[in-house]
Amino acid sequence: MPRPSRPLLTTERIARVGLEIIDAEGLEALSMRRLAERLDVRAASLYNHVPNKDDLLHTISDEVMAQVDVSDFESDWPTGLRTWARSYRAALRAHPNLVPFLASGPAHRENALRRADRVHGGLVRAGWPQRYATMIGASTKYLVVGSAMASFAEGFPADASVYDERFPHLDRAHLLPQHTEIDADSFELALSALVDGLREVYRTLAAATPEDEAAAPQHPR
Amino acid sequence: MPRPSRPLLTTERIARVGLEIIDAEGLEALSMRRLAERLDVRAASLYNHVPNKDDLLHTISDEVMAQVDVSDFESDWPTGLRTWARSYRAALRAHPNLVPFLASGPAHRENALRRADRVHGGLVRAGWPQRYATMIGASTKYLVVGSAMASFAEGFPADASVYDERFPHLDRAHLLPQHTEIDADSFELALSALVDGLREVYRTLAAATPEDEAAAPQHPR
DNA sequence: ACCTGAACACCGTTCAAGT
DNA sequence: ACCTGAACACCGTTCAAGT
Repeated sequence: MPRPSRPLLTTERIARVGLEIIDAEGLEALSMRRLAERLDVRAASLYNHVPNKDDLLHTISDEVMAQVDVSDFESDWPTGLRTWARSYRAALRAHPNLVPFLASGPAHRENALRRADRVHGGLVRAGWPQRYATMIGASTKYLVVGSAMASFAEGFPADASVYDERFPHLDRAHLLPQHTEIDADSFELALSALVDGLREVYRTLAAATPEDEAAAPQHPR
Repeated sequence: MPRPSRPLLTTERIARVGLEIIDAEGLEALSMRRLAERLDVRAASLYNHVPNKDDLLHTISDEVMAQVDVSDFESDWPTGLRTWARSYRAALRAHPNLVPFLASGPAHRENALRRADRVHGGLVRAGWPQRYATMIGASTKYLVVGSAMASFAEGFPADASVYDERFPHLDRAHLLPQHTEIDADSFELALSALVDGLREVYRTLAAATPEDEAAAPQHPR
């Protein structure tokens, strides 16, 4: 077969169709062979544009994570944290089938490090000690990843007869799979509680060691 | 080959060796063929004791999750919640390679429903309205699953040169992979903040509608 | 009842051969 | 430079055949 004047494939097109398969049929449905078929090409051809399947998944993830907003730390840290957390969760929820990969894959890529740097910088500029900035970034990530990964509502069978007398407190649990807004509400509840709890910590730190630049917030607002 | 007087295999032994492989070599390293080899048997033999690989993973998960303590709601709900959250996280951290499956698999099994029922019952008995009990269970699960799934410390490259001038706020991030206690500390910080935040919600609910049994805590302590 | 070989329909990845 | 057929070393699962 002659080489076409313009290549049949590009990394972008491979990544785009790959994400389409994941969104439509699930993470396990993405195979190099199936992806090639969708692109009217043989599996081996993909390796001219992508080093391997794992790298392709990282490329797809990079695209999805580009929607995360880490830029809102200018006014105050609770606002920056909330904007980050909500846009992060929205990005994951937009592609739920990709979440297991997104959550487990370490964030070694340039863009991931840039986002981490922005969040950390935003918190430190707001007066948080380095160590707290790290822990707050981690805590927030846990909440986001957990809420995207472990849909609480979908975890329960929709068949009412499953529960009967054996699980008296779950007598309405069969309704949960229809009420997926319970996941969004739970996330907001947890995020509010986390931010409120952190505000308290912030006040305590500022009051305890007002002069010690290494251990306390430097510019409390 | 003659049928032995006692079967070579049992579901328990298959599950135990399966978990050993996962712990030692990772979730992707567990294949029915590799598992069979370890058990000195052919892959097809496993299907006399286990319906398929997915069911086997659920059996293994059930075993691991049996370590979760949902019994500590007798004195007060914050204690019950903390005991649940900590034992849940400990169970996941004991088998980190299994976490992606544990987190994604819906909790349809008998024991999982029993645990959910206990947590929900503990919260409702403490005076939380049904809807809040659900959201608190969900929020706590997010935190636990997120912290077990997305190790913050391990997410950063250990090579200091990666960061240099490009990520000024991450100048000490290369030290994180050695400091995995940052994940435990971050989890405790988030758990404290969550419980404190919820205490506040509890007080607000009790004060707002002291007579309304449907919408407010019934036995505030 | 339980183990087996062989088969089926898949995988990811490599590589010499084509144009 | 880029696509391909063929191959290698794997998968999960089924099933008739053995004892």
